[in-house]
Amino acid sequence: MDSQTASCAGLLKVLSDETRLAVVRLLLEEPRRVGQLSQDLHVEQSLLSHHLKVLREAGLVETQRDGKSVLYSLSPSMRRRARGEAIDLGCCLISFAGR
Amino acid sequence: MDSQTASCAGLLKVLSDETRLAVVRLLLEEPRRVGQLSQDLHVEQSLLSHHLKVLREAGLVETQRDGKSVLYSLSPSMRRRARGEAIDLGCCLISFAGR
DNA sequence: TATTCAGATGAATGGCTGTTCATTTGATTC
DNA sequence: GAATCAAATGAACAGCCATTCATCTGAATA
Repeated sequence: MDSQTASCAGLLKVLSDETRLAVVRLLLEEPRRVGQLSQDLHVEQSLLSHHLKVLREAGLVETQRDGKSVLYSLSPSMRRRARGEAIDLGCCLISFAGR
Repeated sequence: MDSQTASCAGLLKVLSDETRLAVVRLLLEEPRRVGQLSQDLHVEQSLLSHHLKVLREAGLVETQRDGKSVLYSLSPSMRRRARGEAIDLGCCLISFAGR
C-alpha cells in the first residue's frame, strides 16, 4: 500500500461528496461564479463556500476575481484525455493506465 | 444536482478509502484470496473483511469459495476501456464521457 | 465614506465511518 | 465429531466531516 495510493484516495474523497462532484462537473463545461453555482445546485451560499474551499485546497479548481463576484474554473492541469483499461462505475470511469 | 451525481459520489466514497482502493487495484490485476490481500496490504484480517464487505455491497467485487478460503475478484461489469476527456488526479483519471 | 452586494470564515454540532476486539460461521483435516 | 484454519460479523469507540448560523472581508456604487 504505497503512499501514492493514499494521496489518490484523498483526492477521491474530495470528489466523493455530492455537491463537490456536481461543482466539478459543471466547471468541466465552463467557468462559473459562486452565485451561479449556488443557484444551479440549490446549495446555500455558506455551505457551497466551504465545499469550494476543499476543492481549492485540493488543487482541483482555481479562482479569479470578477468585480464583486468570484469566478471558479477547473484547474487546467486537471484536464486530460483518458484511455486504457478502466473501472466503470456506471456514472464515470476511473483509469489508472500508465501510472 | 441529479440523483445520478449522488449515487456516483457514493461509489467514489467507496473508493476513497486507502485500503479499499488498494484492494481494487490489486484485483484489477488478478483475483486474490483474503489472506493474500491481508498479507500484501499489511491489513489485519477483520479490518480487511469489513472493507471487503463495503466493496461487495457496492457491487465492485465478487466472491467465490475456494476450499477454506474465499477468492475475491473485480466484478466483470466494472471493467471497461476509457476514452474521452477526463479529470486528471495525477494518480488516476476520472472520465464522464458519454454519460 | 456609508451602504450594499458577493463570498469567505469560524465555531458549534450531529452523524457518519474506520478501527479494534471478541465472537461466530463455514469448511477442512485429524 | 473435535480441532483447526479462513473469513465474516457485531458491538463499541473515537475521530472526522458535512451542515448550520453568525460574523467578517472586500469590492462596487451611491
